[in-house]
Order: sequence, then structure tokens, then C-alpha cells
Amino acid sequence: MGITGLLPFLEKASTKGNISQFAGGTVAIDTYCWLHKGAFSCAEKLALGQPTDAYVTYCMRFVNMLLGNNIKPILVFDGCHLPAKKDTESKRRELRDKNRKKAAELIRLGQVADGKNLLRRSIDISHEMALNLIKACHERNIDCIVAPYEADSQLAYLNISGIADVIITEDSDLTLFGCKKIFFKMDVAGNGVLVEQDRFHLAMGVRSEHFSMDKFRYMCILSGCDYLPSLPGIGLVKACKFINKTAETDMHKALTRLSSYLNMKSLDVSIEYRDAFLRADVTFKHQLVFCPFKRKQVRLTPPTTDVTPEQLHYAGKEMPDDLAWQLAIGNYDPMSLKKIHDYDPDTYASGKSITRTNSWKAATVVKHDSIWNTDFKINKKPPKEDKQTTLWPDTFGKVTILKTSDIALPLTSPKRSYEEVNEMEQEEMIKLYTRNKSESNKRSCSDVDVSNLQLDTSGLEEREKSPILVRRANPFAKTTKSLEISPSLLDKGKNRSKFRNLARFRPTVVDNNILTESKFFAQTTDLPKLPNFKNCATANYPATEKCYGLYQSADSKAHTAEALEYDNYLLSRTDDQQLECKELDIKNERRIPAVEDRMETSQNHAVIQESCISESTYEETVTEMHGALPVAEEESTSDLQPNYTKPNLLQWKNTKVNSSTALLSIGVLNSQNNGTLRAMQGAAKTNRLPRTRSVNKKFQPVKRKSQVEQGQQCLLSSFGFQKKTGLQH
DNA sequence: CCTAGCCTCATAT
DNA sequence: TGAGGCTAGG
Ligand SMILES: [Mn+2]
Repeated sequence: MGITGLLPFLEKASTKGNISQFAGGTVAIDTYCWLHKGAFSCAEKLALGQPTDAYVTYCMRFVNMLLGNNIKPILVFDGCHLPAKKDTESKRRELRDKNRKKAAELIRLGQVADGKNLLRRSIDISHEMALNLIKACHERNIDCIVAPYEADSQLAYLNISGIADVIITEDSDLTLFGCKKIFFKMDVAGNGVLVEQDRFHLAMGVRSEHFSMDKFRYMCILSGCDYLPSLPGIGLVKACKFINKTAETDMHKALTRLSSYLNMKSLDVSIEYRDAFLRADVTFKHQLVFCPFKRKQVRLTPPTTDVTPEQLHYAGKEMPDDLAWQLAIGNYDPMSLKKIHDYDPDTYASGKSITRTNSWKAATVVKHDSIWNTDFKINKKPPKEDKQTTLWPDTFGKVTILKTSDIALPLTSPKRSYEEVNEMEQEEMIKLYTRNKSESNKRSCSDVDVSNLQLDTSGLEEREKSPILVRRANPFAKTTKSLEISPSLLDKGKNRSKFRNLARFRPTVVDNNILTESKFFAQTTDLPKLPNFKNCATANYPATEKCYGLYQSADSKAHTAEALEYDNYLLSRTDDQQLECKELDIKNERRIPAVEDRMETSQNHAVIQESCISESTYEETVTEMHGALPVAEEESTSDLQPNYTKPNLLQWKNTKVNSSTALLSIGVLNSQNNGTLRAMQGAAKTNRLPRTRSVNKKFQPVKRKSQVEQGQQCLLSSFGFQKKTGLQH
């Protein structure tokens, strides 16, 4: 389930972006997400046990997109079920079985479409499917790793240890496992939402020195997580209030004061809950993961002495090193612990040649260094995150950087800014300030700056349409029908039109030192990096320069004085003050972009020029862009994609079965057998299924006979026929 | 008024 | 898994 409502809650820590900003880096993927979506296209075949590689192809499209962006992907898969999640897991299985039976029932009644629909929603991602994808990846020298337990913690380990620069997932849990950067909702073009840990404190509404990952995790567990349901009436908001109020670090103690702090006297915090709370916390902190360098299982963070063995057991129990290794590389089924494959990275990789592609831009896919290589080095220099491949062909080539510390934009309230999206005006602006490509090559610096400032505004407004933000309640909806004038200004009763547009800026930038770019124009820009604040490596992490500890020491919270000031600034202002400040800022600072004036005065041109980092940097990046980057993303991915073939699936190509025929046959057979599922069960148990068998046989080559039988087994079990309990009616 | 909880829906081609 | 809508209860 993840943490309900966490992504919207983390709005202030989120940015819309493209994965290409991690070009040159490494990305770890929560592959279950891809498999699950990919399985939709072939749900019926999967339910019928028919061979299909559609889900593999689907996943490889994403892989190819990443490769096309010069990103090294590491696919991470789920392993064994965690003791902590046993009931959740069995509940899910029950639901799936129920849905499958219902689907069978619907199909039997002739409602084939509805039945198929239900079937689609009750697909189970088997490890066999994962293995097929793993095999396809091995063909292309792409690293895969099966987590000892949850992929979540494994992904966090890869991110924290610096092996992966960012995690791609749909699961909000990744945030509380300690990931630094997580990329949510990534589509096949690479667009998604980046959530960064060093901005969490903004979402919680505290200054960064009052923030800790411990607090964040406590808050999330309190609001209800996979390992522990929440107390009645407690959600993220209440949990956040409590965590911010309490100074007690010992949660077992602190929780006793929960009801009084929240004024909920009916709330009963039992000792059982408090124990379970600590167990859940341990499961997040100390879950078993696999270290690819040591080739053995370690804890996500080393347990402290106060952690009991029982609690640790809850977070996964160690297995022998060899089994752990075989499991990690995908040779063993995590459920049955049976051998299913015989991959050996030490011998396999050396014999393989690099896969070639027809891509116009490169003859070969870069051979990334495998994490299984004994001499694998963590990328010392993290990728330039400021780099962005354009997804906006119209504006391609235009780059501008806003140094927002100079602008010192105050934080606007989300409620208000959400109101101010005005698409007509945005389009108007784009029209006004967009140039065609040939022109853009020979533009003057000031031209670019002007257009970019305008478009940055639209970029920011685009951001407000982020899926994360869409759900925000709209307090003005009833009072304001027209958005010609900002509702926030109506609200204030005065139209401060001069700075109206400034009020639209959202707090894109948190730290004074961070530079923000337009989403439309930001391309490849070498920006000065923030100094990295490094923690000491914990014992569980491979010793490298880039090792960050999961839990912040005092050092790690080091910020520049300016950054702290800015945090204070953001957190302390009310809307009214913000508006006042804006006026002050505009008077006192030279570099305030007067958006309202559309930068039409020469004065402003000069001013804006200064906000370029430096002219030389600017020139360099422009030429680099033209040389190295594809104009449109689709071009490169589609070039890559056809080259992907999967030999061990090719042999299945002749085994196409008309699935609806097969599905119908179930219905037919079922009605022949007295029309009840119970009858089917009986038939299944005594292995008498002549009709089904013959239908399948007709389409299956002899050579695949064993698979046919397997398929039938699958089919049967998929409709719950092997279960003793019949339908309830 | 806000919050949390419950319900339904979608995920690909 | 998340998104989004709707509602009862504090
Ligand atoms: Mn999870």
C-alpha cells in the first residue's frame, strides 16, 4: 500500500523533471512497477498460462529509453515475503483469487468483457515473469538484482551507498527507507516527478535543523504503513503535528502522550501498538539487503544494541551466503527456493559481446560496468543533474538559468498558487516569446534571457499541474469563476497588479545556492555544484567516497548559513508578509525580473544578463547540446527498440492461441459440467478436462507439450479450481 | 472546518 | 500501487 497520501504531502519536496537529467549516472528500478503495468497488455495470456513476452518487451522499452539517455539501469526485483508483511500478502492473494473466481463466473455467464477486465486487475507477477525479464537483461549486459526480501530496501541500499543516483518507482515507501532521490511516475519518454530527501523538511513544515529522517519515518509509520495500520483517526497530518510537537526521541515513551498532544481523548495507545511501532521502525531501518560488493546479505543500516533479535527477525532472517548469492542473481526462486536458472556473472559477462543498435547517434550501446564486477567502481562523479534533454522541440536550444537566490522569491501558499493557473495566458506567453529554431541559433543573450524568463513562468505553472498537486483542495473554486485576476489578490482586496505575476512563482528552489532552470529550456548546463555534505560510511556500506549514511549525524545536517536563513525565511512568512517582502525585494535588489513588464525595457535586459552564470558557460552548453542531444526523445528510443530480440522467447512465436476462444472454452466446458464451478473443481481434481486440453493442444506445437500442461495448471489455478472452498453462492 | 476512511477506478494495445 | 471522489465524525 505504501503510505497513503504521502506523495501529495511531499509536494514541496517534488519537482517535475526528466530522467535525462541523470545522464551519465546510474538508476535503480523498482521493476515490479514496470512488470505490473506491462502485464496488462497480456493479462489474458498470463491468466491462461500461455507464453507471452509482451511484458518483457514493455519493460525493455523503458530500459532502452534509459540507455538512450546514457543511463546505467539496475533492475531490482522483489524476493522473499517479509514476516512483517505476511498477513498483508495473504490478504492480497485472497483478493486476487476471489477476483479470478468472479472473472470465471462472469465469463461463464457470457460477460466476457467484464470477466477479462476483472482478470486483468487480478494478475499476479510471478517470479517466472521476473526471470524472463532478467534473462532478457542479461543478454544485454544489464544488471539485475533480486532483493533478499523487499525490493524497497534493496533500492534504498543502492541509493544510499551511492551505487544508484536515483530510484525509479511508484511506491512512496521508498522515501522512508532513506532514499535520497526518487523518481516517481516515470513515463516511457522519461518524464516524471523527482522527490528529494533534502527537501522533506519543507513538506513537514520545519526548518532543516529540526528535521531528521527518524522523525520523518516515525511520522509515516504513525500515519499507517505496510507493517502497521494506523490508529483510528490518525493520518499524515495529525502524525506530522504530533512529531513536530514532541521532543522525546524515544517513541515508546513519546507515544503515551499522543492522545493529549492531539486533543483526542478517545485515542487509546496500547502497549501492543507501541511495541508494534518499534518493530515496524526496525523493519524500515534494518531490513536485510544484498551487498553486491561483499556478495552477502547485510542490514540496510547496522542495528544498534537496543534492537532485539526478535525485532531483527521481523525485518528478515539471514540465509547462507551461497543461497543469498544465488537468490540475488536470480538463479533461485525466492518462494520455493528451487533452482530455476544458472547465470554466473563472473563467466557470462566476459564472453558476451556488446549489443549493437542502429541508433543514428551511436553504433553501440555503452557497455556499463557491471555491479558484479570485482573491480566495479562507484561513479565518483555524480551525473550533472542540471543536464536536461529537451522534450519540447519547439523551444529546443534555448537555455536560461535563473539564479533564484538573487530573486529571493518567497514561499507562496499552495492553495493560492494553485488558483493561478491560467492556461490562456500561458499559451499567449509562449506564442509571444518562442522563436523558431534557425533564429534561436543566432540569438543574442538578452533575447534568450527575456524569453526564458517568460517561459520559466509557464514552466512553473506547468509544474502546478503536476499529478501530485492536482489533488489539492481548491478553496476559491466557489467564489472565483474567472481567473483573469489572481484570486489571491481578490482575497487581499487589493490588486497589486505590478507584482501579480511574481506571486505565481512557486518555491522551486529551496536552497539559496541551488540554481533553477526552466523546464522548457534547460538543457545541458554546467552549473557549479553545491558542496556535498558527506556522512561517514556506516559499516554496512562499501567504503567509497560517496557513501552516505542513512541516518543523519549532526554533520550531515550541515547547511550553509544562507540556506538556513532561507529556510527560516520560507517557513516564517505569512502570505501578507510575502507580498510585502516582494515589494521590498524589488526595490532593494537589482535582479528582480519584472515579469509584468515582459522585460521590454533595455534596463531589464541588462539586468537579466547578469543572472546568466557566465557567458562562456552558456555558449559551451549550447554547442554541446546541438552536437550531442537528440531533438526528440521518441526518435532515439524507437531506433533502439526494434533491435531488441529475445531468443528464448522467439521459439514461442508460433504458439499463438486465440485467447478468447480459450476463454470461451472455459465457459462452454463449465456449462457442460452442470454450469457450476463446483463441477469444474471436481473435474480439475480428477484431472479430467478433455475439452480444455484438446482446445489448447490444437494450437500448441508438440514440442511445447509440457508447457501446455503447465499452462493448463496455471489456467486452473488461476480460476481457483484447485481450491477446496467453493463459491459462496 | 479539517481529517481520515471508504469506495471505485486505472495501469497496456 | 496510486488517484480521485465522497462522507461521517471529531
Ligand atoms: Mn513498499
